[in-house]
This record gives sequence, C-alpha cells and structure tokens, in this order.
Amino acid sequence: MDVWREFEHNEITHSGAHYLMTVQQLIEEQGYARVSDVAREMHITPGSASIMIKSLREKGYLEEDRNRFLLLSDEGNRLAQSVWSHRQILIAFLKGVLHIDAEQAEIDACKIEHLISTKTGERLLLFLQFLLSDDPHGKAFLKSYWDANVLAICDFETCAVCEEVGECLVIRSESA
Amino acid sequence: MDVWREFEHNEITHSGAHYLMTVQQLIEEQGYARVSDVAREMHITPGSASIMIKSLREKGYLEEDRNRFLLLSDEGNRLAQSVWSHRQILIAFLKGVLHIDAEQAEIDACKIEHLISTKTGERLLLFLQFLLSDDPHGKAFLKSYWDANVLAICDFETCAVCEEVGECLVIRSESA
DNA sequence: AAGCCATATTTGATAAGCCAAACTTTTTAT
DNA sequence: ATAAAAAGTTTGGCTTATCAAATATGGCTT
Repeated sequence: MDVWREFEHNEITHSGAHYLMTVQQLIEEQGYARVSDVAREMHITPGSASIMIKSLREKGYLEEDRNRFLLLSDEGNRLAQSVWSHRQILIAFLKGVLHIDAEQAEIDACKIEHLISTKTGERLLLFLQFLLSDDPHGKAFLKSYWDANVLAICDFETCAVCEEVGECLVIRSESA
Repeated sequence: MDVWREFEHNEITHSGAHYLMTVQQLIEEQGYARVSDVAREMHITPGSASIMIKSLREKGYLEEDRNRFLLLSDEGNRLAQSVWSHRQILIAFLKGVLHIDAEQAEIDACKIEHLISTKTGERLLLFLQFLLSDDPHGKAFLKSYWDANVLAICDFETCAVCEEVGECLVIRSESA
C-alpha cells in the first residue's frame, strides 16, 4: 500500500548515485579520485562533497586509503555500474526507438536512471537487443512504426543513432 | 551542462504531484476534497497536508472556496492530468510490453511518472498505440520478441493484460 | 624552520517535506 | 446557547543536500 511513498525506500538517492558514478569515472579516466576532484567534476563545493562522501563512506559504498584517495567498495561499484547501465539503456531506448532528441533523452534518462528496478532495466535491455537483432520482425516493426508516425526513418545500414545504440547495447550486455 | 542537476528544475515534485492527483481523484469520486480528506487518503498527518496545500496554493495550482473545499486551477488540473497520464502509459509499457509484474510496474511508474518530459510521454503513447494497432508488424514483433526471451506469450484475443493495456490507451488518447 | 598553497573539514544557513503535539476555528448536536 | 467533535493551522524537531565562509591539516619551497 501507499505506492507513492515507495520512493523513500530507494537504494540510493539521485545525488548519491552521481557521486558514486563520478568516483568510478575519475578512477577510470585519471587513475584516482579525491574529494576535491569529485567536487570539481560535479561543480559542487568541496564542503558539500566532503559531507556527502563521509555519508557514503558510513553507508559502506566507498573508502579512503592513507593518502585520501577514494576507492569504491564492491557494493559501491555494483551500484555505480547498475545506475550507469540503466542510463545507457534508457538513452538508447529514448533516442533509438522513440526518437527523442539527444539532449532531452539525456535529461530524462538522468532523472530516472536510479529509480527503475533491476527487473525493468534487464527487460528493457532484452527488448532493445531483440529489436536490433537479426530477427527481421524488429526492424520491420520499427520501420512501419516510424513511417506511421512520421518520425525520421532510419536506414539501418547507415544511421548513426542506430549504430550508436547498437554499440552501446553490445557494451552493456558484456558488462551486465 | 550539469545534466545531473536538472532534477532541481522539475515542474513539480513527486510529493506535489501526488497531492494534486489526490485532490483531482477525490473531487471525481466524492465530489469534494478538503485538507483532511487529502491527508486521510494519502496517509499523512493533517498538519503536513495543511502546509503542503498552502504551498501548492501559493504556486497557483489550487484554491479553496468559502467553505474550504479545494479546487484545482487550470494549471493544477493540467499537471495532475499529465502526471496521471504518464503513469498509465508507463504501466502499460512495463506490464504490456516488458512483462514486468503488476506490483513492480506500479512502483516503477509511480517513481518516474512526474519526471519524464512531455515529449517522451507523447512518443511512448504513440509507440504503444502502434504496437497494439491493426498493423500486423506490431503483433508479429511482440510475439517473436516474447518467444525469443521466454516471456509469457499473449494471445491477443484473450489476454487480459493486452485488453487492459488497449483500453487504457484508448482512454489516454481521448483525453490527451 | 617559516610560510605558503592545496586539500579537507567544520559551522551556520537554507529549502523541502515529513512527524507529533499543541492550539484555534468551525460545525454539529444537545 | 453551550459543549463536544471535527477540521485546520502552527510550532518545533528531523533528514537530505546544497551553499558560503571559517578553520584545520599537510606538504613543498625557500
């Protein structure tokens, strides 16, 4: 009951998810992440970052080594990966199927990436994979759907969005 | 830039959206809505309801008549309608296409209904309508997609979910 | 060793949205 | 007309997440 209050029981907040993803991304890109790196990257003050990172540490999502370099715990890594994964899948669906423009697709995806359930993320991935698979029903359906609704018609051999979506899905299913 | 902070500029909060929808629903069902009716319906204290409703009034989403009965403004009605509409479309997609179970579909939909853009809502509706239209590509695609992923196969003539989704979409497009 | 600079933390403020409990106003019933 | 019940508001407290500004801490340079 009271479905509308389920949002209070989310695994992670919007803000928290972005801290974890930023730490993960910084470590990947430059090999390390400190409080101030995260603050700079996210455009928040070091004070805010310090407080939020302390709270994430207390929740077990990350640690600091003796030199104050941040490290995601297994749980932190899993969460960051899951949210990032959901974002990519959502963007692929919004852009590649619904033909939402890139900017809006990113905004919508970013708002809901941490809110959809694991099941929904999984199923959406399967759905997109099938749509772009060799099975002819997917492409036939998309073509007639776009045609019926006067959305841009994609030539699957040359369309940049389709290619991008396809690549994204390949990456996703490898790390999923 | 800073897509991750776009959530601060949402038209309405999760909480606000549910207050407006509750007022709309109460007026529809019992002809009127007072502060205490809303509180009872949403399972929050009258004090909380009083404060939130004052704030919604200050934002122009609703008014009170001389007898303290609540009335949605045009803007309030539009917003409540839009969020409700998004919820129905999302549930239809999650249940009817991805085969997410009813309970999870409602939770997911409730969390994101107020966050997706108008464009995304519109396009998702078009997508579902086409999928369930007379065009044979939609059903052929769904059938082979479900088959490929060992999801329950629907017989479109007798499947309750499909019927439910179909009915919902008819209602949606009439009031959209 | 002294001082400077980068980095990190703490403090006090704000905003949303909830609660409990106290208080006020209005309605209803005797 | 008065008392009781219902409805509504106010107050003080809590949490999350931000900010600005003040305050540590730690390392490098001269």
